[in-house]
Amino acid sequence: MEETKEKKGKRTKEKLLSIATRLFAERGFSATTVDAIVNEAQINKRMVYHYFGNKEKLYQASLRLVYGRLGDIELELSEHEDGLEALLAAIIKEYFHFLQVNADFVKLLLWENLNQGRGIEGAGLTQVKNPILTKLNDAIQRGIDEGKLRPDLDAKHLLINLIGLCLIYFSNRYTLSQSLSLDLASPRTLDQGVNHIVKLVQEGIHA
Amino acid sequence: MEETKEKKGKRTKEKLLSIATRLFAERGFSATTVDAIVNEAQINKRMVYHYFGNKEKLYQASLRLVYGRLGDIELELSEHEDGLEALLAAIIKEYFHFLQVNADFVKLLLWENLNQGRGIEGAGLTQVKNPILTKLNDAIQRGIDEGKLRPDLDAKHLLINLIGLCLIYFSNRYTLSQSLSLDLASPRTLDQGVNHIVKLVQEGIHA
Amino acid sequence: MEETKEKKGKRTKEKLLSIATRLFAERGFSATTVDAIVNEAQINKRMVYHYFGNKEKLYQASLRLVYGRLGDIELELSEHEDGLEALLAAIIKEYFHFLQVNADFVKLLLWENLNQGRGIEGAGLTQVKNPILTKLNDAIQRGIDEGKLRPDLDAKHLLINLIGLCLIYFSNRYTLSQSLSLDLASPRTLDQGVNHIVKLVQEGIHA
Amino acid sequence: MEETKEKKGKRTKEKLLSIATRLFAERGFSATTVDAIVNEAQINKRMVYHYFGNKEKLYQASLRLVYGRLGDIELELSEHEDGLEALLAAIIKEYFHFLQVNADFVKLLLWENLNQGRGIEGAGLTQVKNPILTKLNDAIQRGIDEGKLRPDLDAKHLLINLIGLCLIYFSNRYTLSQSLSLDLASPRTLDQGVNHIVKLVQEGIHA
DNA sequence: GATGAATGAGAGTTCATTCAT
DNA sequence: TATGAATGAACTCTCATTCAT
Repeated sequence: MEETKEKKGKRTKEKLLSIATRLFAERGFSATTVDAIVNEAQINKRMVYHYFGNKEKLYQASLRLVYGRLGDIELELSEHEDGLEALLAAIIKEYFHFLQVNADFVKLLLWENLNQGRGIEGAGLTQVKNPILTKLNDAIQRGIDEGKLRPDLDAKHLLINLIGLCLIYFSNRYTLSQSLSLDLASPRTLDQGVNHIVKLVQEGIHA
Repeated sequence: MEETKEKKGKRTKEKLLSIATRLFAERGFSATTVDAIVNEAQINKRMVYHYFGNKEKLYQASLRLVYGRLGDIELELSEHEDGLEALLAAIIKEYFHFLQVNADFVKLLLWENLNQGRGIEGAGLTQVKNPILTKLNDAIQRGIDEGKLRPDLDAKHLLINLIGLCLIYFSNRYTLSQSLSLDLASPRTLDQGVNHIVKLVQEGIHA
Repeated sequence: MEETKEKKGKRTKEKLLSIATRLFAERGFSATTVDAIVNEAQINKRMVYHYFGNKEKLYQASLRLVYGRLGDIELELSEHEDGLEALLAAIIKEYFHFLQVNADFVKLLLWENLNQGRGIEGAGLTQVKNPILTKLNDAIQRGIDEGKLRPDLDAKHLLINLIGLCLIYFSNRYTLSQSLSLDLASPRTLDQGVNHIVKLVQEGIHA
Repeated sequence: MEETKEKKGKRTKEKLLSIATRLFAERGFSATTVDAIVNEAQINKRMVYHYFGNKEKLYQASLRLVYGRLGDIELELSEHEDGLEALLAAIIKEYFHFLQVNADFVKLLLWENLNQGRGIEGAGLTQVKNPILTKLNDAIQRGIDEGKLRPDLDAKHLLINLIGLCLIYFSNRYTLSQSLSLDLASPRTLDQGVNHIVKLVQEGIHA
């Protein structure tokens, strides 16, 4: 029972995309060659142009792929129903875990910022609205109104804080491991890290 | 009175290094061409190899240049004499400000981590011990002993927290500006940011 | 009826190889540039790397090409059925003639020895066993046993003698022509030379 | 007690020449870089041009140096006073030994022939008359007249034979060692070789 | 006599991309 | 859909040589 032509084409395309994503993440856009991608995929070079147009569009497809995964957890978190402390803990834990298992995302994110976000623009990922931000904003406002939280708390900056606290463990793994003599690749260290973050934030927001 | 031969050579070398540093930061290692460097410097291409050996060693020299600047503020901070709260505020403010005015450093740091720290290894920057860490460790220990601080505070993780809280404003400027609709290039936003961080940390560490 | 794609590719590869072989023989490895090869072949430079990998591998392919031709006459000679004198005359005449019409071989052989045989190693030509040597060894042993030959004759050294006697006419054509005032390019001189060799050897081996 | 300026200059020149000679012999003209020479000599590159004009003239000076050594033994041999057999043995042994201890000569000779003798022409070494040839010619003529030698012996071809028989052991050391499984670098093998040659020639010339 | 800086041409090699089938 | 051949521009790097001191 042969595979249909369409299916085979789809498999070819997916294989190219997944390998390209890994290589772009590992080496960055410039250092990744189309040859490296097709050699590893065992697929003819011409297919890159057939399915994706050119190298840059393939890169943009990679960006869309990994960003899509992030969207999933954002959606999930935005449906969270408990109070602020639990929400913060959930955001931190989910996001931290996401970064931990999606090294591709971390690296492409780094690269994009080095690249002044041009790839993301080209990939049409600029319009992503942020459901978590809304959720967080509401929760904070409620907390401030109830006098439970410092009135100078700001949802956007707090979200930046959360992201920064989590991302640094992965974005700067190599340089930090060296300068602090601490193995940031070890799961134990990462566990301590995420707990450290949760406590810092939960304590740090109170009035 | 003409410039001596040695001085002219030194100027040539410095010019190459400063322009290379900027371009490496802007574009990353692979996307920066030796031609681009020498064209901008108006210097013969051969001189890159005369003074630095090859493109990679020139890149390593760039790393050493920007890391040297960081070393200066670290040394300064390590001589700080006040209490922990003041120390933390000083670290945050100094580091935040350093990142703000040293965009080159931020970008090369990002790139190095994308590149698994290989450039830093090659540049002989691995052995940098961290004077701030010692300082912070002592202060935390004292605070815990006096019952003023949470006993589960850890100097290394706290330092990572501080770095993450600051760095994110610059490392992810483009992606965050887009997804939060907040201009992270504006000085006003950055001022709010650093204050938000200081408060979060100062509140967050207490027992 | 158009040429197929594969055939065209094969022609391109063969053209590159034959021109490269000539130029490598004429100028040596270092003095032969890839540009010179592709210009003469009217073929895009990139094809050298497509078909051969790099300049060195192209050189090795050239070595294999000319060595292959030598293998042909060696095989032929190894099937020789007459006595030793006739065998020696045949070896000398065939080898001499081979060198005469394969200037490429002579020059590449010279170059290889200048280069300490590294190219041949890289080309995988080290394992060439020598069918003539076996043949010669047998014939000599028989002659010695029958008391017709000097008992101190050695097949390996004799073969070296034969090769040396022939090769010198081509390997040192220029320097000998000058220092002896004798035109070693002239067919007449070469005819005298090969006869001189045959007689010297046939007389020189007897008991 | 300082060295005089002239002496220092002479030492500089000699050092450049001796190192250049070795490198040209090892690598050939094209593959030897002026940088390699001056680095090894620890002498400023400009001095090559000061003392020798350019790279090519330095190469020619190397040729003159090693050819001069050959001239010495040729002169010596030309004064030989015994009979033909002894003369032939002397030529073979002296020449073989000369090649054995003057690897530079062998290699530069090879290279020159690859290069169609152009370097030798430029070096003004074309006019070297050959005192041995005269000597040999006389001895042969006498032998033929006395009926002791084959009347078809020719001095020039015989000299070529001798040279070929000797040179092959050194010129093709690498390729022969491989194809014959015989270590041509071993002194024992070379001893056997020279004896094999002497016997072959002494037997081979008789009427 | 000696030095380090500087040069421009050109080396080998690799790139993303297109063509022809 | 898929393929191998082909392209030209650009890459990093090296060369022999000269300049200024």
